[in-house]
Amino acid sequence: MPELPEVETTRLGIAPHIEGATVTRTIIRYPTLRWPIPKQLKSAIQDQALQRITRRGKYLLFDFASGTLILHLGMSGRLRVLEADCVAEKHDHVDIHFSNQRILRYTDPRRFGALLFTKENPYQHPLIASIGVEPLTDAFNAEYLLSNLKHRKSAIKTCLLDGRIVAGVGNIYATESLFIAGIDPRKAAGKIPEKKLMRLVEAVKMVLTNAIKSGGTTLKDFLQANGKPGYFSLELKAYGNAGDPCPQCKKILISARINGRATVFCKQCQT
DNA sequence: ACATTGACCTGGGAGC
DNA sequence: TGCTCCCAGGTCAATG
Repeated sequence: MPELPEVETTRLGIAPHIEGATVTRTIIRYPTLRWPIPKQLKSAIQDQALQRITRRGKYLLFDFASGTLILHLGMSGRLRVLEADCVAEKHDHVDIHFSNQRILRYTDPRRFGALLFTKENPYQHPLIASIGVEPLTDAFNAEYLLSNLKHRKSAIKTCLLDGRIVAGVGNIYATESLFIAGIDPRKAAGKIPEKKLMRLVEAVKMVLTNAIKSGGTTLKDFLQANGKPGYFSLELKAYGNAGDPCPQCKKILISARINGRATVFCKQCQT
């Protein structure tokens, strides 16, 4: 479900309510998400102050003096801050209670998410260490893309979705960025000239920035921590609009599958 | 090193 | 109403 803007929206929504508070109790109702939730998690964070929440790609990092809780929302994960007496429902797998009478609740119907804990530097955790550059930093630029894509034969969209190259870009924002940059998502990544890669870099940064400002994208079930939907859905130009006229040239938008993922693009504007 | 596919899971919608 | 089939915002592991 959530890509970088939804994860960042979640972080911004929950952090003010729980940063600085101390964990009083942890309830784990379902022991396994994508991987088993580590047995030592409860004791590791018990009575510990949550120092801050940061984000790396689609991962959220909860810093405690004892270590770092690493959380991924998978396809259907959601985090909310609720009053301590709020009744848990189906798929509410984890509650972390805090000293300020709030709970952080993790909900995830499909259970593709992950909740892990490390005492080491989280950036050295295998899942985090292999992640590519953050798209909203200067490290993500045309030269970086050029050198990383030079010999790649796979479709540019597949490369944009590859988290080892660039972090946090998922199917919605890859589709949108390629539309805005005017690049055919099927085109071999290694054959795209630097000038177009520059446009792509700018498009990715713009799309992600605007999506964060709008509180992310709600397709069906993503909600901000405050319960509101993400309003970037209203700004989607290509994703989900196959069969409609292209907003630029009015030619009908085409749908295709690239590496098993639904893709929408304009044959006229994207070359 | 790179490319492709299956696997993990539930829920919702389309079509009959 | 209810069944079956297909699809979904992710990404790791296994295979070629």
